[in-house]
Amino acid sequence: MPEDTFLSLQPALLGFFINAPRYAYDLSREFEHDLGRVWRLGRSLMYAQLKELAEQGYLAMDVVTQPNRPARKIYYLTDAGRIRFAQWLNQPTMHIRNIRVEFLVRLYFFRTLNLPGLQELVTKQKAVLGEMEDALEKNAGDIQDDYWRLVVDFRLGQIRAVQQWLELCLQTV
Amino acid sequence: MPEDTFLSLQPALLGFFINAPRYAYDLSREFEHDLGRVWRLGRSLMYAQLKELAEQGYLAMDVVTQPNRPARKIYYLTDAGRIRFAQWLNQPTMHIRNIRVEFLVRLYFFRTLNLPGLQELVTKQKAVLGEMEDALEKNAGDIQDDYWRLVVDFRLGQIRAVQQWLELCLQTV
DNA sequence: AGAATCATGTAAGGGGTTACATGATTCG
DNA sequence: CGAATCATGTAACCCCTTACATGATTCT
Repeated sequence: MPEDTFLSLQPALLGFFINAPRYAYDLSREFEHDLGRVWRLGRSLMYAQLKELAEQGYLAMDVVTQPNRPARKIYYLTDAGRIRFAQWLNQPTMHIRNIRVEFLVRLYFFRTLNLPGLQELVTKQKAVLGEMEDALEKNAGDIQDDYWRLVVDFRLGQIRAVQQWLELCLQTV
Repeated sequence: MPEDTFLSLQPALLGFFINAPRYAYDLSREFEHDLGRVWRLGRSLMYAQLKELAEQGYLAMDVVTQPNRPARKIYYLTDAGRIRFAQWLNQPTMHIRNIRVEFLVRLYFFRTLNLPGLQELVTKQKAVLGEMEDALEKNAGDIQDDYWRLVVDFRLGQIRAVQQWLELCLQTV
């Protein structure tokens, strides 16, 4: 998807290290099980991502050698990583098309890590969606073109569906 | 957007050649004006895509030299191209996340080229969406996990919003 | 005996974006 | 006189996917 913005999901991986150090292979299995249907991330890429997060200083690494196996590279969170994750987690996503995966992943962490702040995040996210709506409706005002109006209506429909879902989300949690 | 399927938009470009031959620069300007807010496609990529479509036999090319300018490469539709476009146009999109751009682009062509068959396409698209719904609701039955239920509800919300929009679409046209 | 699991990755490829190159002409 | 337009692209880069490599162990 080729467009003006991209998914910001790399910091999300840090969440898996909150409770304990992990190595990539192990994490990849759990990841696939828990989030595989929401966020697809192949094993190869997992290795690469953890390496990158380490280069950025959010993870640090211990190497544990074992007989007859490749050495395990066990990653753990640094302080910077802990901060980065918290920051990522509590940020609303700015683009509708990313909400599906980004918000659902955030929700996953709020639940599995039993973290506070979901309500605030939902509030922020609703505000962002509200702004999107306003922006669309504003330039929907000067639409004489039927086609562009349909485009706008499509987007409004998607946004409003998300807003309703966010309500449901609050009730469930 | 890295996932299990990809956008099928290349054949859509053929639609711009239905009424007249074009060259890439010219097309790129019109494209940006008409569809720029729905489908982003840089000029460089336009050149590459037309070249590819020509290699695939859907477009053919004449070179028109002009003084003091690079030669114009004017592309026109082949019979194969005409068929390919019609086939693409009347196909529903199979993945929710692609509907926004694919369906809206199809709609654009139905309108600007004044083509018949939109109603049939909408019917097919609704059927596809109905199947998605069923599939989700089926394995929503054996959900005890709250999280997975929210994921399913999110998707159902998006699907239903599209279904409603499709109705609106029929009324407008 | 053959397949899957454990554990690491590398390499190649796909498909798109951004930046850069060229060179005349016309606009402000 | 400098910037934008016309018209073509190429090249580098980014990010992700798929395929492949290794080599012991355990499951069927």
